[in-house]
Amino acid sequence: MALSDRKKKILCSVVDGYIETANPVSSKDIQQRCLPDCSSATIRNELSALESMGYLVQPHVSAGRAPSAKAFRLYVDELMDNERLTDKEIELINTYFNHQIDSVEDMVESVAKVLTSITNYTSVVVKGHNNQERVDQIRLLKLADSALVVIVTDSSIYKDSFIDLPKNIDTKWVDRAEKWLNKIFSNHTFEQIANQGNIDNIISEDFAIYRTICSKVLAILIKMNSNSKYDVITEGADKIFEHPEYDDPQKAKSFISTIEHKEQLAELLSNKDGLAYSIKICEEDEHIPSGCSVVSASINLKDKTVGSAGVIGPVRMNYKKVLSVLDHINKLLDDIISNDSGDDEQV
Amino acid sequence: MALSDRKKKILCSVVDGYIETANPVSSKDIQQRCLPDCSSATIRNELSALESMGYLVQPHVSAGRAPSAKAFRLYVDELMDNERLTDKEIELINTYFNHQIDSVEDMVESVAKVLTSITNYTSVVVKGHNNQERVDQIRLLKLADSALVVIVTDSSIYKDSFIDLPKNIDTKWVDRAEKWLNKIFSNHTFEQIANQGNIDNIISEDFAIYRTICSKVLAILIKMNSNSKYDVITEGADKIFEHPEYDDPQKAKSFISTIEHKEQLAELLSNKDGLAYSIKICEEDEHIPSGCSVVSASINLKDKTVGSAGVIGPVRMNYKKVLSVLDHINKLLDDIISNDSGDDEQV
DNA sequence: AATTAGCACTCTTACTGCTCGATTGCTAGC
DNA sequence: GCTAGCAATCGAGCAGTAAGAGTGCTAATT
Repeated sequence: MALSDRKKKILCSVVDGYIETANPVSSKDIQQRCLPDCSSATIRNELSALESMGYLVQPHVSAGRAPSAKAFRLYVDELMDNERLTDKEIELINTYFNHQIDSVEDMVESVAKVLTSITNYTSVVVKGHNNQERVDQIRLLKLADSALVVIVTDSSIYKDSFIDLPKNIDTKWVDRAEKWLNKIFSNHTFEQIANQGNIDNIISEDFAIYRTICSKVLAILIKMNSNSKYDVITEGADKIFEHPEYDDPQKAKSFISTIEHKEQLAELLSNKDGLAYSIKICEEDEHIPSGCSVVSASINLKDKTVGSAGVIGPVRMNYKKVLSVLDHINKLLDDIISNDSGDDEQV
Repeated sequence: MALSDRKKKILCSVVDGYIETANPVSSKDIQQRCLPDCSSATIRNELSALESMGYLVQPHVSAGRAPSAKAFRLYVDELMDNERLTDKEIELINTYFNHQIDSVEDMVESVAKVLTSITNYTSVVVKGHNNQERVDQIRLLKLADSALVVIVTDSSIYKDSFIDLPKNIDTKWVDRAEKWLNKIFSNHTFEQIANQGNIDNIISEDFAIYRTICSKVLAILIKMNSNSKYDVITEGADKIFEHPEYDDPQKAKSFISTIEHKEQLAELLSNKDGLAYSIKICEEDEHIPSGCSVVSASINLKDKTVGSAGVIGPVRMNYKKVLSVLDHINKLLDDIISNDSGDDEQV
């Protein structure tokens, strides 16, 4: 059943008011806020209707109305208007990107910091691992009896894996092994490599001496395809205490636990339908995070998605503001990348 | 003024009782706990004396006594006896180290997890960076127009820095540069290199073509000498809510803020006088973390200090238990390292 | 001189009852 | 369909009370 324009206006006003004050909104508040030509009694009738439709809840009989999760959902999908950032805010955001950004880590950290400082919510940034990432080259750096494996992809560089080498091997051998690795793995996506599965499907009998090293690298690549755990960072966990819904230690604990579980957090930030933005509103009784909302956007560098960034906080979140900030950051990153292209290829 | 044996016994009992129950301890409690042959009135007299000496505080007139920071200090330094871990606890600790540990990161993570799970406090692990670390070799891995700089030291491997290379340089040039870098920097400690300061002191005019690359690497090494920020991990931040002193949202916020500031946290864990263990007890009114205690131990692999690990929590902390756990973990790491020496040289 | 029993005193906590203010739902009339 | 007016409901805050915990002090005892 579609809502009348007046109902929409009232509902929107309840949500805005509730976001602003954290208190249930009364019929009188709404009258003053957006409907001075209606009496409070009329508004009360509308509120009562909205409540029975499931959009509003009343903590007790002599309190105003608070929006339900359903109302927030409608609000973010249809009712909410845009908010422009103030000049001051834009300036503050810019200062965070003024310094030389010389790695993805740097960028990720700046995004996390600016998000939390402007929005006043805990920020979360998930680095990368779109499984469509394509291996560009694989390099081996020999060190004593082991080698550092460096995997260069079309959007990133991974350099956290070591493998053992056979004893008393010389540099030439390593160079040849490197060649083979590139022959086998270059120009394939992580997903393709992982799905290929067994090493026997990949390397023929002839090259048996490189078989061991290839299978070790394959194991690393397969792990990369599934792993995202170590690429989640959060910033501003303490911001949660600024919001009265987390005055209750139980709630606060549950929130802090949620952001400690990085894998689940990455899951929450993920955006499977490929939209630019994702807004998740979780009701109290759902399984993972009790009464949180998560607003996130994918982060793009040169038209490639390298991760996502967002905030996690109370359902009573200032969605407008958060979306504006995410939008601005994405535009800013675009500018930074296109302005000094070339020598930051490692990003 | 030295305390009589009975005063010590009473003080110890107050601390133990307070650690156990989180409530002020009464004269009657102490009588039952450790002095059944004294009357509660006698104990009251002693308590009164201990209070005027600054060891005890009384929240209000009809409450028992709680230990002051001074009392905790004396307790950990002199009064406390040892606690043996239960078989169950030892078994639980062992399970955390059962799997293959194939990097320092892995080890650090396991230590953090086991610490928080056994002690029920938030754990903190700081990786490395003892400034006496000695550069073993420096490697350059050429990638397009930049190179990954890998620094191998006597206790670790660093591989998170990139430098730009001059355009259209070939591999030979990079190899020669690498040789020069090793000639200049190998066998020096981070501290020595950082103190040498200017590049002019290090490289003579003759090798001016490698001057730029050397000074870039020098900048990285200097940064390493000062930087410890990214090597701090925490686990179990939510544990703080298990302790009643953090029921107050203000306190909880302050705690969460403290563990968000990784640099300061590293500072707190640091152990400058070179002792195996360090116990810091911070009074409410001190500057950094309000009302926290930090218990930490240095982590040694093959007689080299590679970092420190500990817990942070309320001043009313179970110091005995924490120390036992730290001790056990250190012994366990010793065993692990000496059992499979050799092929984990990258650790 | 140290210890103890006894008692008065103080302070916290929990509960109760009360009032005031906010807000609603309902009804009757416009 | 809208509105004015009114009774009803509930929470927040405050004062008062009673119970309980634990102390400090004093005088008597060892």
